Amino acid sequence: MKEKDLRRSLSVLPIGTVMKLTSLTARQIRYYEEQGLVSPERNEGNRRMYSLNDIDEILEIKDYLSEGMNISKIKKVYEQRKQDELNNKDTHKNLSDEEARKILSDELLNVGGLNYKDVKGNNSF
DNA sequence: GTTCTCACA
DNA sequence: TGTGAGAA
Repeated sequence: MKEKDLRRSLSVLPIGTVMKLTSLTARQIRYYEEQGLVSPERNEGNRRMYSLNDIDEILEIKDYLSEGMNISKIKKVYEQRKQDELNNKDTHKNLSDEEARKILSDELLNVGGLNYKDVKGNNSF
């Protein structure tokens, strides 16, 4: 059903609503946008208008953040996720939601693994 | 009243 | 990230 998909992609929520829905401050929400994590539309008054998809996006970001991830990490994962979606369309055509989530968490672990750094027993100096 | 941008502690 | 100023 594309209609629902379309509706949930309609940006009609002002930042105030997003604040309540996500329990975040306007500052944070705007900051996430600055980092390219969300892409709200702008109305004629230059006001940010978020879609339900954006809410979901922000909610996830918030979740990852509380799991100890940095904005930079999440940023990377999200950018990669978008590219993966493109790849999936080209190769598998369609993927189950379950599989998509697996891939996402896989990427999450991947980026999270970068946290360990590669300084095991060999120092650079 | 709400949101925007920019700047600073 | 928080907060305040000044404008829309």
